[in-house]
Formats: sequence, C-alpha cells, structure tokens
Amino acid sequence: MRWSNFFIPTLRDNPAEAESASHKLLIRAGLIRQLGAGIYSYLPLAQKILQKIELIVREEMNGIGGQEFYLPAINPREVWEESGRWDVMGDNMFRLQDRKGADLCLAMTHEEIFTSIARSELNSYKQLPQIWYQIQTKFRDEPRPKSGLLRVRQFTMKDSYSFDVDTAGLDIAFDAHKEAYRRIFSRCGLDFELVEASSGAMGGSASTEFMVKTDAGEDLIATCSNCDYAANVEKATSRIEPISDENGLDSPEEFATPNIRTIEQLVNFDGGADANRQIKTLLFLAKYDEEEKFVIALLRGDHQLQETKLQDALGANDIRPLQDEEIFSLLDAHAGSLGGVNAKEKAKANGKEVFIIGDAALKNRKNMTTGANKDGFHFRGVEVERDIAVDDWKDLRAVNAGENCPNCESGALEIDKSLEIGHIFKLGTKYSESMDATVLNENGKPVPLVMGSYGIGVERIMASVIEQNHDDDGIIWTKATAPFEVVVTVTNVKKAELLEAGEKIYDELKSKGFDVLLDDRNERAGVKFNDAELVGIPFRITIGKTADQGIFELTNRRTKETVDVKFDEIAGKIENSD
RNA sequence: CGGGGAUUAGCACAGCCUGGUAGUGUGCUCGGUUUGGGACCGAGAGGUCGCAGGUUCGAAUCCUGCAUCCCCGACCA
Repeated sequence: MRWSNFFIPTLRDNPAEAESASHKLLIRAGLIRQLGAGIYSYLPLAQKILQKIELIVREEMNGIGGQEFYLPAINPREVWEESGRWDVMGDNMFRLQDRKGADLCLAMTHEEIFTSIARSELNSYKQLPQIWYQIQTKFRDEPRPKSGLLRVRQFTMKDSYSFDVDTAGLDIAFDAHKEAYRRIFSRCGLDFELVEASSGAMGGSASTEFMVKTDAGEDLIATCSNCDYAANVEKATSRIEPISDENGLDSPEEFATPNIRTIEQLVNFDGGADANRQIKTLLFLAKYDEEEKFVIALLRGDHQLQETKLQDALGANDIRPLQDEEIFSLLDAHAGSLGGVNAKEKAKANGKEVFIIGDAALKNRKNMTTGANKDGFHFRGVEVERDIAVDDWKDLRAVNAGENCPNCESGALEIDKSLEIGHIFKLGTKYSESMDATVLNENGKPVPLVMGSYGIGVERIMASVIEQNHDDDGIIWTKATAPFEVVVTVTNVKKAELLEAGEKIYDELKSKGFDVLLDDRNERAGVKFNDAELVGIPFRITIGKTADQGIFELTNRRTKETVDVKFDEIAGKIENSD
C-alpha cells in the first residue's frame, strides 16, 4: 500500500468534542468520523484494524468448536415477544414498522434468534453440544453515547451461544469461552482482568466480565494487591474488622435530636454515636414484572450502599430511591429521622407494606442508634435483630479502596476505573424455557436446552488498545492490531534514488509477508515522521541521508529507539522485535 | 430524562457584552525557493455565522422557540 493513494485523513489539531485518548486519536489519526451521537463511520485504516481483530476472534472461536453464523439485524416483534424482552428492552431498542405496519426492531443481541433456530433444529441430546457464533452489527439506543467508540449506538459484537443438554455441558462451554477470550485479548496485546459481575438485564449466573483498566472506562472494579481476586464493585466484597458491642438497653429508648438530619451531625451531637454505631436507613421502590414494593435498606452508618447489590438481592427489575413525599406518607417522618425499629407498624398504619433488608455487617449488632420515624427523634440502645423485623440479610455495602481482600490474608483492595470488553455468562434455561426450546435426553424425555451467552465488543478492543498504548505523539499499536507492521518512509521522493531504494525495501518486505506501507508522499520528512507516529505503526524504516551507502534507519515506535540497518537485515530485525 | 456547556471555512478558534453585512491560525489550490522533525515567499479558492420566528432602517451580535453535539448522573460490548 502506498500512502499517497491510501486514505488516511490525519488532523493537526485535536477535535474539540473528544475527551478520552482513544476518541481524540481515532479521529486525529484518520480512523473514524462521526455521523451522529454514538454513530461513526470507520475509514479504511480502522476497517483494516477491525478486520485483523476479527480474524483473531474467528481463529479462537473456531478453535473451541464455534461455528460462524450471520443472523439478521432486523427482527420481527414476535420473537422478542416470546422471550418477554420486547417490553423489557424498553427505550434501548430501536423499533420500526414495515410498510404493512408490522412491528420490527433492530437487534440488540441475538439470544432470541439463535434460540429459535435451536428450537426448530435441535431435537436430540446427540446433536449437542453446539457453540454458535457470529460477528455482527448490534443496535442499541443508548441513553448516553460517549467517549468515541467506547459507548455507541451501532457497533460490532462477536456474540456466541452454547447449547447443552445439562449444566455439566454448560460448564465446559463456559470454561472454553473463558480461555478463548483470554487468548483473544492477550493476542491483541491488552492488559485485562477477569472480574465477577452482576448479570443485569440478560439474566443468568457466573457472570464474568473482561475488563481493561483505563480512566476512560465507566465501571469500577476492585482487585487485590496480593492475590487474583477481582470483582466489579457491583459484586465486590471485603473483610472488615468486626465491632464488638457492649450490651445496651433492654429496649430502644427515644431521645430528642432537634435538627439532626445526617449521620455526620449525629456523630457530633451530644448523646449521639459514632458512625459505625449508627444504622443508616434508605428507602427504595423496587419494581418487579407485576408489582412494586417499598423497601427499607439498612446499613452501618459509615457504609455506603451499592445499589446494584440491593437490586440483585431483591431480585427486582429496577429500583429507585423514594421521594420525600412518598417517604413521609409511608413512615410519618422525613429523611434524617428514619429507622427500621417501628417501620412495619408505621407503614401498616398508613395502609402499606414494607420489606426490610439489612446489610450483613449489621447482623448481631447491639446498642445502636437509628431514627425513630418521628422528625427530630432517634432511638438509642437498638439491638438490630431483637428490635427490627429484618426480612432478609444480604451484602449491600459498597467496598472501599484499601479494605482487606475477601480472598486472601494479606491483600488490600484497589479500585480502578475500567472498560468492559467482553462478558460471559451462564444463561441456563432462561430462554429455552420461555421459548420452549427442548431436546430429548438419553431417557427420551424433553429437557430445556442449557445455554450460555458470550460477547465481545470488537471496536472496544481497538479503542482499548489505544487507551492502553499511546503517548503524546499518537497511537502505539500492538503487534496484532497494527494496521501496518512497518512504514517505509522516503524522506524525499524527489530524489529518485531514495524513492527507488524505498520501493525496493517495500517490495522485499511485502514478498516476505509483512504488512507494509510505503510513505511516498511528496511531503517534508517531518510531516511524514509525525504522521507515522500519530497513526502508530510499530516500525519505521527511514530512507534518507545514508541510503547511498546502503544504510537505513529502523525506528521502534514504542521506544523511539533507532538503529542503522542494511537491506538484508531489515526483515530479521522487525521479526525479532516486539 | 435531569443538570452544565457548545454550535461562525475541512480542523482549532476570535468576533457577540457595546447591532452597520465576517476574521485569525492551520489545512486546501497554483507558481517559485526549499527538503531529516509539521518550511518560506507570492497569488488564490473556501462560510445560507445550526434552524425557524421576532425586534430593528439594518442581526453572527439582542429576544423567543426548536434542533444537533459534548460533558456529569440511571445502562452495557
């Protein structure tokens, strides 16, 4: 490929709208252009990189027995009705109608379609296991597209689905994917973590995310400094020092706390209590398919609620904090004076019911202080299990950096922003049951297919490589993701002998199988050097001053080191460097 | 959806407060000189000032509405 004929529209200035490193560089290095919010055109350079990444994905998926499909992106409503997700997906789903007025959608994922194929074509356990995958465009009407390619409304996903007759088979498919994903991301040169995660709207268990640590990410993950523990903060736990309580009063005692509304204020109040001796009381509305319920979540005063944990613990589709009026009409008090002690009675008197869930760290605690559900009053001497009708105990607490690792003796947790590039989970029979996809087992009895679902965001791999590999001069592609392995820079194309030497090296490298770009543009050397660095090609051969002696320069993009090489040494030097 | 910011030439910006018909840098085209780290001289092309309405003799500038984009919070690859 010759640069003079290859479309790489680099920009001198950073685009104003870009914030994250990958966003700026993707635009500036001429890889993408924006069409709308979360909608991007991929220019030839990006397309070339994405194809290289997809090739790696294909090789590894085929390596675990995956079979490549290509399913339609435009789906009729009916399939999505069957799984119940026509409604569940809400505004995130792009919907349209055909000329007859029939409802259609643009697929956000393909559990439904693959399951519908499995339902009609898989009849016997003898046909299992199956791993089906595709690399295809997904459409999601995200509430807030952002950060260039990191969160968009149209993107490429490798999605795969495993079908087995039992959970033992699912375990095998799941582990195979886990290992394949490890290899894919490693080959792309990414530094990544496997973390335990919440499965969210997809449903399922054993949810494992593949995360890349970067400030451009949207998730927080906790990792241990000492062992391999890693979890999304939505799931992460930590070991905390137990607190020993002295025996308190025989029953809670109400006391006046005028104008005290926060934990902090109560700590400093005369007759108050340390934050870890207080009970924090938070009110939520939990939404389920058919019903809604009021929920009181209790935590230690110095702890923060992790909302996803609460939602998962309740098994709710969604939760939201109660508003002030709602709180008052439920408990006759305002935020700041709320507590669990007489909450059920208060709610009942108001004709309502409330579910009380307590954080595990409150179990067995005595002599605590909490709101009295009466403005300006608190209770002291509260013994949690004696005085509060807690319906369920769960881990609800958000972990903090520096806390002890739950998995090893001496590690401390570190919390980092990170970006999700892959997600695997065990669906079980969620879709096969709702869509009635069964096979006959060895006993001739119909059993629902046991499924797994596995996704990789292809563009996110590309963007993550940039996030993790760039400097002030531009992108630094890893070996496997580089659009070209080497650029041959002819410093002055008007000097025929330099252009000739460059072409000779270019032909030689091409014949040896290198993906090489010849910079034959009629530009000054500095422009070409800067562009090569911005675009991020791992190696540059410079044809210049010493070319007449048969000596060229080989520059490593990452280290900026330059060595003199002779014609015959070039290929070997590139081959042996990393 | 809530909160904040922006919209003027391909890109980055000034002009707006205090109305008088648009400018800078870069990029682009042509000619010449240069040629190893984004050259120099000269000559050019390029803008319905996001859209619609209003105020005014006159609107990029003031007023109203709308649209789009970016950033911060609820989702996910």
